[in-house]
Amino acid sequence: MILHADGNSFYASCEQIFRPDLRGKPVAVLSNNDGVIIALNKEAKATGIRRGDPYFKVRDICAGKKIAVFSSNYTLYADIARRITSIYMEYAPDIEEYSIDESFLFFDQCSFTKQDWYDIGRELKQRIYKEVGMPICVGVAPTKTLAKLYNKKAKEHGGVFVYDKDEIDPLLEKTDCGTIWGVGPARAARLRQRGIRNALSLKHMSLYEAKKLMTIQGFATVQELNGIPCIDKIIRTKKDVITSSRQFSKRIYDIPTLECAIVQYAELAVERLRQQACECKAVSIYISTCNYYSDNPDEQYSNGAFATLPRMTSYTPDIVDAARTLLPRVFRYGYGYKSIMVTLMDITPAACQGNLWIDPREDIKKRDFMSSLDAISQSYGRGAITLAKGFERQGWEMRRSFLSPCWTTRYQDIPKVH
DNA sequence: TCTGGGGTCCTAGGACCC
DNA sequence: TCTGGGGTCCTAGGACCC
Repeated sequence: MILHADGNSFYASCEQIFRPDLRGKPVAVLSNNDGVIIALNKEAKATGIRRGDPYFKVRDICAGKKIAVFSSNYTLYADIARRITSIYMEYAPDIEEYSIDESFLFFDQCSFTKQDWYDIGRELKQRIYKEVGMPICVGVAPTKTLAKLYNKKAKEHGGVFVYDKDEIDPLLEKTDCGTIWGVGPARAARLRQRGIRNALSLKHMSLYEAKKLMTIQGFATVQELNGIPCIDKIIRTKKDVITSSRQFSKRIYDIPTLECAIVQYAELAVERLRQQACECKAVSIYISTCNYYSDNPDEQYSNGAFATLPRMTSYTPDIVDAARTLLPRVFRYGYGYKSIMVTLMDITPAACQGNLWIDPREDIKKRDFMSSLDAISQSYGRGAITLAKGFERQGWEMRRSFLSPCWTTRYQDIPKVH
């Protein structure tokens, strides 16, 4: 059996943890630039506001209904997610962190009764609420697709819901196809054309037809609805691409401002590349005037460009320069740009040697520098570290066999030890 | 009427997820 | 005036090769 645990209105609940006075009151969280609503708790949903609503359109309603509105704080949410995961790990030997607020827990033994699963689920729910302050729901079923479905239905069952083979078909019959994991709006529409509306008919669909209609993924979904595990645990050690993008609140008409943004978001992307101890071989940028309504199509323009780097690297200046150099190739005057995107591609784990060089003009005390080394080894894994007065560059120079190269030319970039 | 066949690699685009 | 920011997987089709 697989246990699926999911934080309720995760972002909104995170904010409530630090504002106990908001318990039971409506809470909403906004995207970057306070553009749209990305999370709502149950009380906020009841006011009629929906996820994805532009904030400027519903600002008055929010004020009128006394909804507490927050700008998003992803660092906080990630920290809370970490604490929750550490509790999950006490329960299951094997965990898949599917997203920031969702995990699959895989259990070894299968001798548990239905009641045992309810006990485990309820205990888990209580502990997470008591120790972290996050309300969660739990679904238990033989496959990931069914576990997610049971989780969704758990809200009407006190927060914990366990599979029962005698109850599954009536449950599926009451479930719309589109709510099944892996069936989005497009596939739901195609299924409807074939007269398949509820999840029970989807379960009984022929595998041949499922594959023809919804690719191999649809095949897997149908198998999973029949209780046959088909979607493996995903073990991810690195991302395939790293994207850093933003929609601006104002239109940008000139190259320098756009270039500033490209540099900034390229730096963010490289930061994440290093965090996963990887290097990349290519970078691309994309700029767009994309607007959502009432715009003259003649004013729309978007373009992207791609560059292969001379070598595998995680060296910020090289990657940032490459991204910046692409800009003149895609920029056209006369357009007001609304969004940019920087993507790092061809990512592979780094296993080469790196040098860290400190500019001598910064006059760093050797003792301070040594204490930073501890932090570096914690971040980048073990390796032999040598510290010496640099010969070639006349500064402090550190050589070590990095698991990943840590390139920097500024002392303040080095993580500090407290 | 007639057009070789079999393979790989790469890319764009669609669909999905949170 | 103001509409998010990440990701993944699959497939078709073109380029290229022998």
